Amino acid sequence: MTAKTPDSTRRSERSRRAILDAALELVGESGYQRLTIEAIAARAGVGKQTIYRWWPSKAAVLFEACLPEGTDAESVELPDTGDLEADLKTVLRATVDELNNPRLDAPTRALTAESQNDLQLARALTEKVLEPQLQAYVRRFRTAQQAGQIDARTDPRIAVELLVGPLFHRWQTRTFPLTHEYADTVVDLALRGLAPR
Amino acid sequence: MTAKTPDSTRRSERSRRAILDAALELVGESGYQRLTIEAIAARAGVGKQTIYRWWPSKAAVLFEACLPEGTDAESVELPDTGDLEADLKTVLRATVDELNNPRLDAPTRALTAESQNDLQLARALTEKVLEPQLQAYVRRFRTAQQAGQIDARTDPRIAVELLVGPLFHRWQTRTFPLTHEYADTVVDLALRGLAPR
Amino acid sequence: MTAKTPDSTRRSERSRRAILDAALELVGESGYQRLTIEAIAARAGVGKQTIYRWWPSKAAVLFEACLPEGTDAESVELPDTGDLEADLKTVLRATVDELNNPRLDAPTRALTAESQNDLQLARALTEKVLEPQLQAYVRRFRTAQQAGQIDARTDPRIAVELLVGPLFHRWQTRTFPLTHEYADTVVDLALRGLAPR
Amino acid sequence: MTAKTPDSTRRSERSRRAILDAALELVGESGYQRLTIEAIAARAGVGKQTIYRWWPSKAAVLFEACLPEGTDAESVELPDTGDLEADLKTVLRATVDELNNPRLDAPTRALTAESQNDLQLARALTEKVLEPQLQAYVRRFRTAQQAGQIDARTDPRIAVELLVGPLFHRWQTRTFPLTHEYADTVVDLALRGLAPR
DNA sequence: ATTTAATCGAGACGGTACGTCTCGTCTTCAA
DNA sequence: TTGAAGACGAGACGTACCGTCTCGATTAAAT
Repeated sequence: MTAKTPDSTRRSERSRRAILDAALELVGESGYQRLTIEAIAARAGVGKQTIYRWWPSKAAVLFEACLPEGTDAESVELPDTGDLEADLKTVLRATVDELNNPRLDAPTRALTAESQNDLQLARALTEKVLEPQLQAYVRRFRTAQQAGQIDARTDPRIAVELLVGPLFHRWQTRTFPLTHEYADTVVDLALRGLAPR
Repeated sequence: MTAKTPDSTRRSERSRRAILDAALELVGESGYQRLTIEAIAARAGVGKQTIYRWWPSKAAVLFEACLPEGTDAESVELPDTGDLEADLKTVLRATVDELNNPRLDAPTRALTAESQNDLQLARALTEKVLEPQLQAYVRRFRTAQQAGQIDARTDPRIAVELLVGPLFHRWQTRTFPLTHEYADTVVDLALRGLAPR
Repeated sequence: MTAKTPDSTRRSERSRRAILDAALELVGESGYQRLTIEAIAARAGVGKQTIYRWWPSKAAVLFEACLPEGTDAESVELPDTGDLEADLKTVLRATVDELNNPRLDAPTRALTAESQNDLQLARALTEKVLEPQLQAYVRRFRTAQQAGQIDARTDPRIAVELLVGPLFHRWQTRTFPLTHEYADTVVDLALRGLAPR
Repeated sequence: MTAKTPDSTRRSERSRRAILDAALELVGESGYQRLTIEAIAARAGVGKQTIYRWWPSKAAVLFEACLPEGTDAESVELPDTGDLEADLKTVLRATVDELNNPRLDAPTRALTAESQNDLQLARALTEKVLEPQLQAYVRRFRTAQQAGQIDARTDPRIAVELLVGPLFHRWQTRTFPLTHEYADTVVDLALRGLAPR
C-alpha cells in the first residue's frame, strides 16, 4: 500500500503560482459556481492532475490563492495608541474597506459560503484567517481591561463578537450598506455596553 | 418572445408536497452538496421537468421546503411584557434553540451559503424570512424607546444588529458553542450599550 | 374493460386536415427525425390528444397525409395501347418523375425507412400503395402473355420485380441519377429477358 | 475555432470493442428503435462520452459494429469459373442466405432505413459496403463481355442493377419469401435480357 | 330548443433519453 | 521522475418529447 504522498521538494513553484492566479482570475470573471478545476487547469496551462495532486478541492485552491503570501498567524496586531475607541474605529473602518473591495468580494463570499458545508475548509479558514484576527482583538481588549477602560468581568471574546458580529451580519445579508459611519456607531454602542461599572 | 409561464391553477399540490418533502429528507441524509434534482425527483416519484417547471434551482426548492406553510410576513411579533430585557432573552434563547436544532441545521446552512452566490435566493431569503424577523425587533425597540427604556436617538435597526450579529457570527463560524448563557450575555451587553443617556 | 373506441361520426374534419397539412409541412421543413407529435399539434393548433386519439404513430399520420384523398385500390390501372414496350416506358417514366419530385421526397423516404422497423406501417404501405400498383403491372403482363408478347411460363410477379426493382434500388441508394433514359434501358433489357422463347 | 478532435492514438481498443459488441447485442434483443446510447454505454461498462467522442450517432456505432473487421474494399471478388450463369447463381444464393440470416436482419434493416434520412451514413454505407460489392459484379460482367457471353454495348452497371434490384426489392418489401429459386429465376431472366444480339 | 355526452385545445404530469459538462482517476509522452 | 495533455468511467445537468391524464369550452347528435 503506497500512500502516494507527493514529493514537495520537486514541486514546480511556477505551476503553483499559475494555478492560484488562474483561480483568482476565473472566480472574478464568472463567479464561484462556474469555477471548475478543468477551467483552472486550462487557464494555468497545467494538467488537471497537478491540481489534484496538491489540493483537495477547488475551495482549497481558492483559499490558498486568497492568502497573502507572507501572512503569519502571529503577525496580526491591532494598533494600541491608548485610545481604545480611536483604535477600534481605525481597525473596523479598515475592515469595512476590505469587505467593500470588489476584487476580494467574489472569492471571500465563495469561501465563506463553502465553509458552511466543508468542515475542512471551515477549520482552515478559522485557524489561518479568522482566529488570528479575533485573537488580536482579544489581546487589545485585555490591555484595555488592565487599563480600566472597559469592564474587567466581561469575557473579551464576547466583546469581540459584539463588535465584529454586526459588521459581518450586514456584509453577509447585504441588507444595508457597510459604511465607516456604521462601523463608528457599532464601536460607540459596543464600548458603551462594555464600559466599567 | 414567449415567456412560457406555466398555469399555476393546474398545478399538482400532491407533487409539490412530495418534492418539498423529498428535498428535506435528502438534504438531511446526505447534505446539500450531494443533493441533486434527479434524486429529489426520484424520491418524490416525480418527473424532473415538474421540478424545473416550478423552481429555478435546487436552492429554491429547499428554501420553499424550509418555509413553514402558514408563515406570514406580518404574523411575526415579539413578546411585549413591558420588561425589555426579559422579552429579548426569551426570543434570543428561542433563536439559539432553533439554530441548534440538528434537523434544521443542514438546510439552513445550505441556504445561507447558497445565498452568498445566488442573489435571487438571497433576496427571497431576506424578504420572506430575515426582514420579517428583524422588523419585529425594530418594532419592539421602538416601543422601548417610547417607554424611555433605551436611548431614543439610536437607530433601532442598528440596535437589532448589535443583538443578532454576535449570535449569527458564532453560529456561522462554529468557533464556540451557542448557548442560552451566551444569548443572555449578549442581551445584557447590548442593552447596556443602548441605555438612555 | 372499455375499449374506448372514439366515435368517428363526431370527428372534426377541420382538425384532421390541419394535422395532416402540418405533418407534411414540417417533414418538408426539418425532416422526419425532427418531426414530433408535439410540433404537429402546435402547428395544427390542436391538442396532442387529438392526434393520439386517431393515429397510432407519427408515421401513421404522415402516411395518411401522403395518401391522395380519392385513391382507391381498384382504381390503379396501367395503360394498354397494345404496345407493351411503349406502355411500360410511359409508366416507368412517370414513376421516375414522381420519385424525383422534391416535395414528395422527404415523406416518401421517411415512410420507406420507417416501414423497415414498423411492421404495422409496412403492412399498410404494402396494402394501400405498393400492391395496387404492382397488381396493375401484373394484370398488364398477363394481357401481354395472352397476346403472346412475352413468355407465358414466367411468373408475372417476378416480371414486375425485374422492372421496378432496379428503379427502386437506384432511388434508395442514390448511387446514380434516376432518369427517363435509365427507365427506358431497364424496360428494354427486361422485355428482352421476358421475350417468348 | 477549435475542432476538438480527439487523439486516436490514445484510444482504448478495449472500450471500442465493448461498445460495438454491446450495440450488436442490444439491437438484436430489442430492435433499433429501442437501442439507446445510454443502454450501449451501460452494457459496455463505458461512459457515454466515450461513445460521443468517437461516433456521431448510434447509427454510426451500429454501422461499424456490422463491418467485419478485416474487410477491405479491394478484397471483394466474385468467382470466375468461366460459367457466368453458375457464378452469378452462386453469388446471389449466398446473398439470399445472408439477407435471410436472422442475426443480421435487425441491424441491416436498421442501417438501410436510417440511411434514408442520414446522408452521412448513406455515404459511408455506399462507399464501404455497397459499392465494393457492386464493383465486383461490374468487373465480372466486363470479363463476360470480353468473352462475348453478354452484349458488349450494355452498361455493366445497369446489368448489375437488373440483377440485384429485384432481390433488394423483395427483401425490403417483404412481399414474398426470398429463396434460392427466386435468385435463380432472376439470374435466368436477366442473362436472357443481357444476351448478345 | 334543450340537453347531454363526446371531442376539442391546452398543457401538467411521470417518464426516458438526449447530448453536454465536470468530476476525479489513469495513461502516455516529452523534457 | 515530473508534469502537460487528455482519454476514461461515472453521473448530474437542463431540455425535448413521449404518451397519459385532467381540465373547461365548444359542438353536434339525441332528446
